[in-house]
Amino acid sequence: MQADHLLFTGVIRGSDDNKLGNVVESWSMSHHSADDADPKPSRIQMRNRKRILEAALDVFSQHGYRGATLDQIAESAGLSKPNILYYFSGKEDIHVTLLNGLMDTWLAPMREIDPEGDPLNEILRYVRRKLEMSREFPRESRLFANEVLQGAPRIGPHFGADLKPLVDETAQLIESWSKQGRLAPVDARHLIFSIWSTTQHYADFDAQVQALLPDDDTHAGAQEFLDTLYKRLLSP
Amino acid sequence: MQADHLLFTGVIRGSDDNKLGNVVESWSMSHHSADDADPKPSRIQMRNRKRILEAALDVFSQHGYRGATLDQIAESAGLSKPNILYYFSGKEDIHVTLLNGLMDTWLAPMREIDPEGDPLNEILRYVRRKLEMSREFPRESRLFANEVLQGAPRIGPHFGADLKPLVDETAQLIESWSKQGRLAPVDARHLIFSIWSTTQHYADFDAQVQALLPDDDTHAGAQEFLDTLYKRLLSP
DNA sequence: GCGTTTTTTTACCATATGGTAAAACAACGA
DNA sequence: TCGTTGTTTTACCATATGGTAAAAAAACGC
Repeated sequence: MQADHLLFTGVIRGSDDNKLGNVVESWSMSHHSADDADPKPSRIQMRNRKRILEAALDVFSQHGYRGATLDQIAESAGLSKPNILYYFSGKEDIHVTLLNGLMDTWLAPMREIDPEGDPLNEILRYVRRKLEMSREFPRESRLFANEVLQGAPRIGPHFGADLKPLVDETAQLIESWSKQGRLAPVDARHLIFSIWSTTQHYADFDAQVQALLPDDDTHAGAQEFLDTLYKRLLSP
Repeated sequence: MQADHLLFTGVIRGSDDNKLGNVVESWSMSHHSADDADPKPSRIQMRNRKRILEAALDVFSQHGYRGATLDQIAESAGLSKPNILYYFSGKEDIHVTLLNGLMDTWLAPMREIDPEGDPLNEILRYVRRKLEMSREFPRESRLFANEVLQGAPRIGPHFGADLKPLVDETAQLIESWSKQGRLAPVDARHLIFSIWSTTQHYADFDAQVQALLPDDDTHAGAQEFLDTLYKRLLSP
């Protein structure tokens, strides 16, 4: 799977059990009475919902929830505002849909940490993937950052449901590695925070990074630095 | 100077050559013709501008620029909206004033790195101070994060003027330390980014951190982790 | 082709919001 | 105390914005 589309990958590719699939499902739910089976969304529904979410990702990630307007989203999607409200029940619905769809994808790299793999190697691979995501999907990163910055009013519930179990599990794995002496001892949760913050920094604070860095080499430099950082921290 | 008041320290404490002092000065500038000398702002002006900026810091840091409303600021400041516009020329003026006042303070810890001190010690002290600032001044951190996330539309100019020279200088210092073998070799600029991101993370992503951490020990744990992180990275 | 359903457009609305004018009021110096 | 200056309130306004109703236009099933 190429890394040039995250949020909308599966749908674009045509698979049917994925983020946008769920998204469309949830739409059906909100427009039909609960008794009839979900009629499969038409080609045109798929296309337009996709367009809207794409446009909304642009706008929300750039201006934040309140800073974004339906008109901007509509314009960017090439649809009229009422038309957008035909597909989504409101501004918040779009935002939540985006956030929900993003969650799984965002956590995927952590899920891919292999308990059977070489500890240091697994962590370094995770760091690299997270950094890659910052480069490839800065909009998603900023959407997320905006939401959490404002106190996670809309995604907060997911923290307990999806994020926490995964983090707990991963932290346990890392700490078991530490105890076995296969990693230098660290607080696994703070380690995870540091990985998130250092990698996402390059997307979320891009304006600052660009202003301070000689340019172009940004990502290569970051990659190398983070590699060194976590090698020195974690080598047993 | 204690670290329990950042942006408004001096004024609250009554000293007169500090951020808010400058803030008030800039106000005078915008309300009088340029030919007469600045009449010193009255007690009441100081007090009300202070209140407004305090309230605005609350509101802007919580909701972002566009998410914040003058009415919220007014309410929080205990003044009427038109009254607020008597002291500031508009919403943007308040925001810019806040950001400008914050800049110096935000950079202070970096300025305090002592070229004569012990390298590792100086960096660790810097990390600790930054982390402390995240704990003590989360609003300021979020205000900043919000601004940079949106592309630094209002603070961008400062990057070239204030931030870049200081970062360049500090990076040079760190790299000279590296070359002298007093620090393990690192890319100084990425090191700085990592310090910023890991420390500010605890303020900016507090909603997430709180959801994932067993609680209370948050800061002690962070402190210890970051200490370890940078010791292992930088010990020669 | 034709009736039915889905999609899109046109024309609105209510509210929120940044901002202003000018009157009322308070403080202050003479 | 009076006039002047500085401060606050009252009453507004223009625009932006999220959202709706209902007609018009496509699409679709047969």
